[in-house]
Amino acid sequence: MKNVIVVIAGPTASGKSGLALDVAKALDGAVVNADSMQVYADTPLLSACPSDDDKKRVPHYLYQMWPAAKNGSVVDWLNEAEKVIRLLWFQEKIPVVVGGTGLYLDNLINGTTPIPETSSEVRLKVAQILNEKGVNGLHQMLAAYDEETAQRLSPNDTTRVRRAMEVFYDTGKPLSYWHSLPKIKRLPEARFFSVKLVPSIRELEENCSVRFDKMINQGALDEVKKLSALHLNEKLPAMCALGVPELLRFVRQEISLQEAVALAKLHTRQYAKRQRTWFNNQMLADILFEHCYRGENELLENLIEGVKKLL
RNA sequence: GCUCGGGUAGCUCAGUUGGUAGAGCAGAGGACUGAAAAUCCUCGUGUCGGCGGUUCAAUCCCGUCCCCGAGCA
Repeated sequence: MKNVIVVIAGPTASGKSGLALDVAKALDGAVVNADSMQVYADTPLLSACPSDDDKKRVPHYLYQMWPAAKNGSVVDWLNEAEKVIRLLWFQEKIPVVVGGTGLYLDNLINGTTPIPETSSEVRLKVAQILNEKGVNGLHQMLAAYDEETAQRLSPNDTTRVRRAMEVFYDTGKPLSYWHSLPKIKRLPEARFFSVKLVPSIRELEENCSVRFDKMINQGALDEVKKLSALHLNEKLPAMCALGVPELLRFVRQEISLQEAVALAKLHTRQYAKRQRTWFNNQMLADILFEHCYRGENELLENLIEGVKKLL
């Protein structure tokens, strides 16, 4: 529908799923997930996926699409997102992309650096070096091949140092070279209208706490027990979903349920804060709303009006 | 009541053979290019339990009192 995409960004427990639902209903659209945890099938409760009821009211895409055993990435998500959005455009429905994973939204809107996919051999090799020499050792090696990136990164930043090294081994060119290339947009014709919800940390904290208690009452423990029975690598993204490691510790009788809940709430709050920082500073939006969405008509109307101008 | 441990940052604790103290966690802010609910960076003055004493100087030694824990009665 004239290549319009609505984007709703915000920290966890800010009410963005509810807003997406309302917007999609009002505009005859469909909700598309941009959350790095809700893509996994095995933790719908703990990752706060929309309810079956919500899914009946409006079409929802890219929720619970991968097994917990998969190690998904931004690009994997982009591949799926591109397909769904094109399909929705074809069906003359407006995609309402909603999520808390700033990186995913950023790649969708601003594009991705065209780095070839790294081979599993290379990833294994780098993992081995990491094991033997530690992050600092790996960082030292990186400095020899890609000084610019090594300078930029902390020698303790495991995720990024590893990635930079993988790219160098695989492509023979430093990551800084790839970053100097123009980004490629999946949907160059897209016209975005975006909202970001950035409530105060106090407001979010309260919501996180209430929501986690609800998750426990709705069977979060069973969800974690089933996940645990799969005997997956604990570094897999789905195994790191907030609440999973904490409840797992309770299941193994390392801590009490009360402690597990307190820890999960704490970590959720800290995560919400990191998201707030991202959305505040890394993402531009057409509308900024500084509270949690609880069905405010004004926000909804502004959003719909803004989108309609693009149609 | 007696004996032994402890009382140091919001919490858990290090430490100073006497020159007024520092880690982890929490908290605040920030970064963020293929694991992002990940990963990382910066930020530490607190009557060192109270009061006395010794000393040029005490959080540290001595006395005494208060509080917590364990044991003995």
